Amino acid sequence: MEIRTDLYFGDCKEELKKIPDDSVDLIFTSPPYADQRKNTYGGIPPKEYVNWFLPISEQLYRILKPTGTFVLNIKERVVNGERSTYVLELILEMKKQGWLWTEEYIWHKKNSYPGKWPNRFRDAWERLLQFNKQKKFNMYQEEVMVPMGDWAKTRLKRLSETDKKRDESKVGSGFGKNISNWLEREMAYPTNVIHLATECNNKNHSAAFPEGLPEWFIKLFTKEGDTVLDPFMGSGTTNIVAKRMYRNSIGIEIVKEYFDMVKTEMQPTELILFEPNSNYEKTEPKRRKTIR
Amino acid sequence: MEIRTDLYFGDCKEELKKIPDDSVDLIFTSPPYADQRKNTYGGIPPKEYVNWFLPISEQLYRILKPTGTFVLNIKERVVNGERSTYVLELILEMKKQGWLWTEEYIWHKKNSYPGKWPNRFRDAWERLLQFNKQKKFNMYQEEVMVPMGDWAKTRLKRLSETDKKRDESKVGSGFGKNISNWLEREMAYPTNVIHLATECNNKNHSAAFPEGLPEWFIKLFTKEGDTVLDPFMGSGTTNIVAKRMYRNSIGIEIVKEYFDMVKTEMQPTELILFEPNSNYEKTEPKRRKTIR
DNA sequence: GTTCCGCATGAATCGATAG
DNA sequence: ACTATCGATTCATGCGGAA
Repeated sequence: MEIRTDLYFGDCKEELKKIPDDSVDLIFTSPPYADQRKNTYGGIPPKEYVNWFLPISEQLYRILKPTGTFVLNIKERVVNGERSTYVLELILEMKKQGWLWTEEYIWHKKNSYPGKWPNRFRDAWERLLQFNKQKKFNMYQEEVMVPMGDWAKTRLKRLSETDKKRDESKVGSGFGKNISNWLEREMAYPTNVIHLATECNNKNHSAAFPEGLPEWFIKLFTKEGDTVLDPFMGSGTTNIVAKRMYRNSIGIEIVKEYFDMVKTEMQPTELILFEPNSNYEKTEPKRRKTIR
Repeated sequence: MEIRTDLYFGDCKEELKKIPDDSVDLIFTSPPYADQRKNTYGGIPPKEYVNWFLPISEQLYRILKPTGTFVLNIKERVVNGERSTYVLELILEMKKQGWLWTEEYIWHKKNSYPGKWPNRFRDAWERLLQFNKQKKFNMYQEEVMVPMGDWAKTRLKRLSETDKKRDESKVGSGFGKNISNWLEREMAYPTNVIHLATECNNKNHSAAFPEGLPEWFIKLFTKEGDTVLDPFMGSGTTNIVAKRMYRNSIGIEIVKEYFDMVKTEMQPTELILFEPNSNYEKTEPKRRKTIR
């Protein structure tokens, strides 16, 4: 199975139009927050945020498969000592576009950004809003199961019971098989609170989220060979993880520096670039360029 | 200093009118969630929830001191496979009443309700919405400082260093004093994510939240002698904790059974009851009844 | 007095069945 | 078609009784 990574350079509002209807299984993205990262994205003022985002979410709705899921990582910033309301308004407006607001996951950032203010504590969580087109969508819950709370204690207890009943289990592979049976029982489904530390990125570009975040949702909402889209690619975390997990992926990035960085980082398999400034712009209508 | 606990029996929408302007330092409450607790409360349909709550929040605004804080514990329920939006709408409407939406704390419930569904995981968090009347309000951050994350490790490391430098510290009280010094240095400010397990109700009445929850916010937003209000008293957790922490408190409860239960549980100091069905209704305009 | 084990119990949600 | 009720699912916690 050949895995493709398609990278588009440009404004996602326009680039998304090139992607066919009902073709993506998971959209996972973290758009530039209002007034943040001005140097790279131009910072959308909180007041204009909803109107800026709605044309994009409209395209995303068109592109997503009916069984697909859209996960939006976002958090409202503080303006004048108050939390902005653009995220609340965005949810209400997206529902008018037809989106179902299925769930809100919490990403608990264990090592949150340091700082001290007289009127608030450090912000240690972000929203992960799950939107769908239908009530029925693909979800592979077994893929993200976690050890139970008192896992070690219970497991040891049960194992000792097993030993009492079955002496033959201690012989070779029988024992191992037994353990795996118990292990299965000692796993539980997770909750809608996700614990992950923000990665201290060792490289020169900082990612908005750790790899574990897209990884969790890619496991949960797609299977191998499916297609993942990140319309605000940034440093490409979503696409890098998707590729590693044998998912096709599409990334769109408006900042040339980021786009080139990801282009360089993505290695073999099939990397497909859509660059408007390519030399072949006039001769090839789709400006396709394949790198192996 | 005499600490008072005032208990009102009746609908808080009406009872709140008896409380004077700018007289409360902290409002901490957890109203009945939409369509929840039908057996005890009426169970407000999601569609009507905002309109049901707004007259109450209007009264709360009047009653709260300008330097005070309103903490609202709430979570939207799932309707038809989708999260309801009444909490989002409520925030937007309360802002029109003049409330500032200062912050949203997350209560992470470690032991969430079990269950398995094809489209979602267990819900393990609730909102704690902080509202204020002014940008400047009372906040006592030092009161809720917590041991640092790797507290044990760091403490041991530092102590051993100390031991190397000071042998005399091992003598009697000097050692203890030393430890307390280190302990102070190992404290850090918390974040806006609060970890607490829901109490399994040990008694015959179940509380909606554990005592640790109001305790944390009472520490953070009030000092001794201040006044705390819970307009949906329920089993009286907020008031019981307030009293224990030497805060005056007001509780309002519409369910007679709960009201009587709290009345019985609250022991000495000054407990003041406002019961419309009292025998003294006609002779005493304020129907005041004091129990010592 | 401990520690350990068994058990009931939740601010839940879905799907099926019944009126 | 729309609402109301009920059973099934599931797991951290604290209680009580036992060793």
